[in-house]
Amino acid sequence: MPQAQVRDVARLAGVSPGTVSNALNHPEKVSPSTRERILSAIAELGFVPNDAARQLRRGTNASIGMIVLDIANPFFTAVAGGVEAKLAEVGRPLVLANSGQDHAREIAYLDLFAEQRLSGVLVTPAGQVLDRLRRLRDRGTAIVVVDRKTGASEFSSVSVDDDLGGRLATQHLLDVGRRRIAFVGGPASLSQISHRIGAARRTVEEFGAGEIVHLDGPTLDVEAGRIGARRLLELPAAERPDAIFAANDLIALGALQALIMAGVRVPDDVAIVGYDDIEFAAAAAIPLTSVRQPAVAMGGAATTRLLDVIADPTGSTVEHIVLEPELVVRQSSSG
Amino acid sequence: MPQAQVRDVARLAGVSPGTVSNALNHPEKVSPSTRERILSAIAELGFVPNDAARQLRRGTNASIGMIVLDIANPFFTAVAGGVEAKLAEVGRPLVLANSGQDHAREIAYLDLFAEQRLSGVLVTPAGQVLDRLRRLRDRGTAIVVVDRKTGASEFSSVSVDDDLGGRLATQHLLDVGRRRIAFVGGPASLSQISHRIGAARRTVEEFGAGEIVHLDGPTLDVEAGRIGARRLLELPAAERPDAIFAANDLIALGALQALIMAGVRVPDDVAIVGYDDIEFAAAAAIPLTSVRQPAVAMGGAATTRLLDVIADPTGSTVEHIVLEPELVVRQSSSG
DNA sequence: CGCTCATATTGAAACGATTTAACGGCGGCG
DNA sequence: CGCCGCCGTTAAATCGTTTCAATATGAGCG
Repeated sequence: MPQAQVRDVARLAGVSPGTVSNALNHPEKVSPSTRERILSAIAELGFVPNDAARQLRRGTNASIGMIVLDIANPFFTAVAGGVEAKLAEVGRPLVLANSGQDHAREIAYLDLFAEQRLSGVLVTPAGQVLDRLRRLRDRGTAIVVVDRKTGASEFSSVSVDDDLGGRLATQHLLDVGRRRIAFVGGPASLSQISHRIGAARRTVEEFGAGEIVHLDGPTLDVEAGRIGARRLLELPAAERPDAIFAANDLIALGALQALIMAGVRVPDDVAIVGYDDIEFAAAAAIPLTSVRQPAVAMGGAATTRLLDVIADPTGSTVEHIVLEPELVVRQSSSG
Repeated sequence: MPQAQVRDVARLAGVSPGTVSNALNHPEKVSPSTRERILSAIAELGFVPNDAARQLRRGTNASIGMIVLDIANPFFTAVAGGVEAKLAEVGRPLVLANSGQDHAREIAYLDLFAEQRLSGVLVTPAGQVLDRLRRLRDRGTAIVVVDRKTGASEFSSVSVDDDLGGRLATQHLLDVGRRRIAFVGGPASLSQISHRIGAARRTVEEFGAGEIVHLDGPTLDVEAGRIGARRLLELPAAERPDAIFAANDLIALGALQALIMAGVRVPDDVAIVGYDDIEFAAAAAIPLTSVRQPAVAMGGAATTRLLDVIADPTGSTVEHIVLEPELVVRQSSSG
């Protein structure tokens, strides 16, 4: 079956290819009657414009790309939901990619996006990608960093105040009488993690009592939480923490599961505070205290910012939007 | 900043554009020394090939598209994970789109994929899209339906036996002495739903006792579960079901939450069985009995099938792969 | 009735890569 | 020593759409 193209549509409608293109892209330049005729020719032939040809000629791609750290984490799907909703308003498609915290895959997707000449990219970097981001930007792709402030701060970003979040969680644990707090989750090379830990350490210091132990790990999923909890259980009772501050809710849920299985009472023996407040935190075996991040709002704000950058490419306006997290206290820490 | 193109690379390396292209796409046709020279020219200029031009000339797009029903549902992200892993092996990029069970968005994405001439599409249809799928296939895009058998069965599919799943769940509830079973979740127009309900009805019939009540709803998320549970609580005590068979785990978790909040004892007053066995089912307030679907395996199988169809376009081989679900009994139904 | 001006349409160039047929140089073989 | 064939390279054609300058058409005005 031959694929119909503009030329065929033009012939059937008795006009030139240029007019067909105009009918589709600049309807006001075409008289209603010819437009009508062209549209029915298109329907009859089942013509579908070739996006590659259009893009090549136009020089731009309307799509927006997004690279998330972990598609299995409800927090990121919530962010993506916020992005998608905003993009739907302006009729731009979203291309979603999952780096899985793997630097190589992140690089591969960034390179793909570069080849595709996307008009904008939202990214939560997993590794060192400043050079690629610069190259992308230099080629005309708008970039907004999500859930992180880049070191060089040369790109606009939307993030949630990780220092505040770390402080809220730690202060709360101190308030309910905990003194040995294990921070579970990593890697510390992720700036979110280092900020949350840093804030936790500072809070303990200011408080004048207590300590933070970091149980690092390579990933941020449920399994990492189970592993972290087991490592914690191996410690001699005297050294065992009386609280866990988890890097995110997946880890908190995994740790919770492992602790319960081991007969540890939560929150009596070990209190737990998670991070993100995903939908499942409230429904956990022991409802999880968590630092709520405005995920959907973050996605929306990042998208708005990105569209602004696209609209005004000259704009050297770099903007860092920082949203505020909020502590939601539930049973896992209120003992 | 001017974007370097093959012509520039060619000039710098002292060869013709054709040779640059060969160096990139058919390295064996180019002598090692020139290839070396070309690669360093590419690096020096920061040349990034324009995918649109390449595609236009080649006539195909290596990317695979996937449309999921609900990106916020861990079940679908697990499926997507399986797909991504398989695609990574063959170096094809995945374009992930979320229909959100919205027919209009589903259509929009299918149209976009058609314009992009993707080589393959994995789709879990939300609405009536047979005509679009046919058009896509006729234009040379391979199609595999995921988590569903299409009515016309003209497309290959990978699904999980919903009849068996419905039977397993219902039989289990009957076995633990329940007789009034509420099926919560909809819409019934989704074939998964109708199969699971149908099997439930048949199981009750064969058993010779009990009944199924369907509490329909437009979506399959946590909120729908809460709403379903509330509707159930409004029934006079005599009519109130003693078990819930939820269309998926999100609904089960929402219902569980609402029931607990209302002081209903689970499983004593109302037993609950979910569907999917997502990662969070086991970590719920009352660990959830659920019909486990092999999500990752389904994604992998669908991808393998899709790649086969792409490799053999003439192949009129339509194949329907049906995987088996498995009941995982936990506390929410073992009373 | 002729001229101007706006509007609708046309034809051809252009986007940037890949491909293909043709070509030149070189070594091997007779 | 000359011809053949092979290898690496080149020049030009090509993919399918959009754009742009040029043209045709028709209306309005003096």
